[in-house]
Amino acid sequence: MSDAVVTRFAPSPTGFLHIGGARTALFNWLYAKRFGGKMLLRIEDTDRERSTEAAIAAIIDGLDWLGLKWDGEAIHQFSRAARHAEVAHEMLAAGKAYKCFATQQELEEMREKARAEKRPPRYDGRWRERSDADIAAAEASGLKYVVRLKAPQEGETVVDDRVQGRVVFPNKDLDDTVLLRSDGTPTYMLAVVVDDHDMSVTHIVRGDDHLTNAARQTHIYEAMGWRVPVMAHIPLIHGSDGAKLSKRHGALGVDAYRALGYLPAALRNYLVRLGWSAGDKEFFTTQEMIDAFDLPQIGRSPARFDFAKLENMNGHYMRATPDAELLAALEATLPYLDGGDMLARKLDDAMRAKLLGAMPGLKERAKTLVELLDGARFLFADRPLPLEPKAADILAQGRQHLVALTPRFSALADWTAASTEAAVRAYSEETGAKLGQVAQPLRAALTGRATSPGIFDVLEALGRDESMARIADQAKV
RNA sequence: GCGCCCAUCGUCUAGCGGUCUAGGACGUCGCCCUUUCACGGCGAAAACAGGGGUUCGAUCCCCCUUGGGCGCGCCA
Repeated sequence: MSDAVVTRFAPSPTGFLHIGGARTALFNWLYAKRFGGKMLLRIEDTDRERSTEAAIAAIIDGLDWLGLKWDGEAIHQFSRAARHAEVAHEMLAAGKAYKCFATQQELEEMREKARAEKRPPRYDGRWRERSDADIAAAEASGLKYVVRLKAPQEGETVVDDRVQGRVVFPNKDLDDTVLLRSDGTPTYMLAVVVDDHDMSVTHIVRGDDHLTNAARQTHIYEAMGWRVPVMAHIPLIHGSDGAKLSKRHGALGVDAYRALGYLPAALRNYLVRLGWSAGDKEFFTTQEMIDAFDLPQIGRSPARFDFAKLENMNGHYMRATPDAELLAALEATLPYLDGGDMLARKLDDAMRAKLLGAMPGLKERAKTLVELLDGARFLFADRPLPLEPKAADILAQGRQHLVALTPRFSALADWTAASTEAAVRAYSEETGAKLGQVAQPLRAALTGRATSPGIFDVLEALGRDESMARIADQAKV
């Protein structure tokens, strides 16, 4: 048995892969990479009512998009139900667990009573020490039972957590966890422990909403005589208002972040810096992340999700991405972008060449792929161009420059940013018009907008024929 | 209600008893660059929640208060 690090990401497929889950996956992945170990994927689908195939697909798609590849085959927890039950029966036989015939109604009453007496709602252990005869009688009368863990009632349970520190829970506050439901299926609490053990998981990194569970699970480990894995409960991500991330904070699933035009590398970088740090360093390549990542640098306080910072970071990544690569990323993301189909339809090699040529000017002005697509719109828009109100105003003021420029452009031997710039500068010097007074009407005519990349780059990217035609469209009115 | 966790600029954070007139990043506000918008450069405002200890000395250690969060299912 080696000491190789084994982590796991264990989402329940009751919805998409949300941003907190993505970060948990990232941390597990980084930790495994850092120590040359493996990250396993386990789909916790023991809740048959709420688990869906669509959710499983969404989670896998999300991990895939984020570039977080797990090792080996994904384990579907439900398929291991027989093994879970086997372990429960082992505990039953060893006297570490017992059959409980309390009905739902009894449990409800217990909770009601506790609430009325301002005590913690807890199972009272009424079947914990019953005689064999009692139990046999109950079973014979056809009553359904669950299997409960006979948890220690005195003393305390310590979770030695790598993030939270040494956390102590009084055992009197932890009741006898249900291991097997009355239909014989395993509960999450049992399944997790059995699976983590069977999968040789060495490090459990998960949200700190599981911290109390860690204590209950410790009891199961102890009952089975199994070694407890290293625990690391990371703080949850909160919304901008400090409350738990939810629908009203906007985008949720990682697929939504893709549709918003974020690059996976940027999202990873943003996520790793939420609750984890390495000095003042903000930007990490994947390799740098792996090399620097470890549990002690994870903070204990919850972090708020800040779109502004994500956006800024994404802008950095876009600018740092080589043009061809960024074009490929845009193309791959088109199916998910609003209005992306419009470009997708026109994307032939000629259009790719135009986009590539304009990319340096485009990517500097875009913080997301959505903005990149929007900024590139003028390249594939059909003539006559629709005009923004501001562009229309500009044209109303400076249409005569378009007319005057036309013969000069026609006379150009070659059509480049440099040649068109020379022509425009010569014109502006000769007529005394400020460069801006000439450039803005040109921009309006060529792009339909008041803002765009540098106008001479636009001229070159559009090419002579398209440029002249667009100028003519606006010059004649 | 009970248990547990957390607490540095608006946000993410550095800090691990003296180096702190508390550093970086995002955001905000100025200025510069400039054909627009960006990018970039320069600069500014902006924080140790409060109260007690411990110590020669606390942002850093302890306690309390306050404020947040999480958990308390035959859900995961």
